[in-house]
Amino acid sequence: MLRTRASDGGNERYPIRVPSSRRRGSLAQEVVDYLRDLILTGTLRSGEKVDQEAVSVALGVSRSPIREALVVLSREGLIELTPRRGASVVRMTREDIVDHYALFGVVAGCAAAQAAESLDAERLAELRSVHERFIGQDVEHLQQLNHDFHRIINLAAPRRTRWLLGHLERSVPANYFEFADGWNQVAVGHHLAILEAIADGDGDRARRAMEDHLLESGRAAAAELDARGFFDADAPGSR
Amino acid sequence: MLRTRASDGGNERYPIRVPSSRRRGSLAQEVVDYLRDLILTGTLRSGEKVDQEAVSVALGVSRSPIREALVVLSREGLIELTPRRGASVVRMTREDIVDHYALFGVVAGCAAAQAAESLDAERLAELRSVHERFIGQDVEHLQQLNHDFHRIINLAAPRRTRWLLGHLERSVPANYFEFADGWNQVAVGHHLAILEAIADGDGDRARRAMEDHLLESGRAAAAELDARGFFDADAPGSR
DNA sequence: CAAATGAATATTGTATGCAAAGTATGCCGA
DNA sequence: TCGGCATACTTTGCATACAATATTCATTTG
Repeated sequence: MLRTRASDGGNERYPIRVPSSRRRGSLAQEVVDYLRDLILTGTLRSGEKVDQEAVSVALGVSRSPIREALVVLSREGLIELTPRRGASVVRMTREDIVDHYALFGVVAGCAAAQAAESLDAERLAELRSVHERFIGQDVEHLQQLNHDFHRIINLAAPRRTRWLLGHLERSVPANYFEFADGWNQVAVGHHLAILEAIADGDGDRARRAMEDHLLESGRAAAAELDARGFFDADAPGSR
Repeated sequence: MLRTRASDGGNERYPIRVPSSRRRGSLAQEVVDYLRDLILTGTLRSGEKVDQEAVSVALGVSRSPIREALVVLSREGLIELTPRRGASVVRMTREDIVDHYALFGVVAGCAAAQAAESLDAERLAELRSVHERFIGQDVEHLQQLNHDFHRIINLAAPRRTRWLLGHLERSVPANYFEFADGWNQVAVGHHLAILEAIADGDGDRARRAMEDHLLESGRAAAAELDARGFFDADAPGSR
């Protein structure tokens, strides 16, 4: 989906992307996905400036959809928008990551607590099924299964909670690297604890299990990002 | 600040606003504030369509900043943006309001817990001072004081938490009506409980007190909005 | 008479143009 | 050599223009 122009002088900061033949939503939405990828994978470094014109050239679209995309990303907390000075990638620290996951945890904990109280047998079976398929999968499938696992739980939460969880899920370099290393082993254990608490109808335990799970996930993600040099070594100025 | 064109045929759906002489930020930001007001006060009804051209005429600006404003509001959960169909005010239910405040509560609870553990004497005195000035104030000042009270607590929280609290604070018809009726009496009691828990350095109690406070606030806000007919009587279709 | 079809209209999404604010460059004086 | 200042260039923000999709409304047809 992303065709990186390997090296043509290094002047181009942004990988070229061929426009997807069937346009799903709006152009702006595609730009959001494109830029989010660049940020979350670390292609665009922390604090780096985002040049509207350059992105517009790289994607072959005008600046209008790009400006709208930047607004979206700024609201997700990935981009900082300063009135007449433009956009730059937010400087995210280890503390931010850990903090973000902790928040994710308390909100997802609410969902888990409600799931424990209201999940019907069918959904519970689904949850079990997803959980059991977890063992011995490759990373890509793990991400999907992980997503499914949490989605089933979140469905038990009221609308506004689901909305917030959706936001929290997207705005952090999370899923990209969460399952590196042997994290899936640990995650499976966490998931089991959550699953059992829900099955027992024990809301408080489910909440705590979920909070712990995401707190730990946060630490793991922070460590992984650190190892990959995601956090800026304070060298790169904004330009 | 808002000059409503009293009645000139009723064709105008959007109050005219005279452009503030000194422009603070961007035009888009002003449009955000303008539209948010209209939504949160109920001038724009739940589910109602938002016409870009009409807003652009009412404010005397082009559609570019208006589109960006709509993106912001959609991210705040106040506006629903459908790709080729435009924007409409989100249909907010009582459950959404209560849910939103509950979430607000657990996040603010985290901040309160951290405040209990890390607030220095100076800040604590400030908090006390704000609390004591609460009694016998008119509604406008109450809102300011309430805001100050929570802001001092939130300052103890890490960056990402503060960021999320800022978002949660703005995206609900909250502060507008929270202090109607005799709610301030109740709120003062809640604040006292929070304050004492923080002063005692009891994080868990502070968290619970804050959660309770906002849960109750949510109920009160929902009731008040209900009384004002904020929730659509299901009559008005989106167009 | 209702449903369906098509043209006319309205509204959105994207591109382009232009003025103002910001940034970099080079010159001059200390 | 370094700092201040004027100038040229760049980039942003907003306005306008145009193209594509959605919506409306009149007309037709079963």
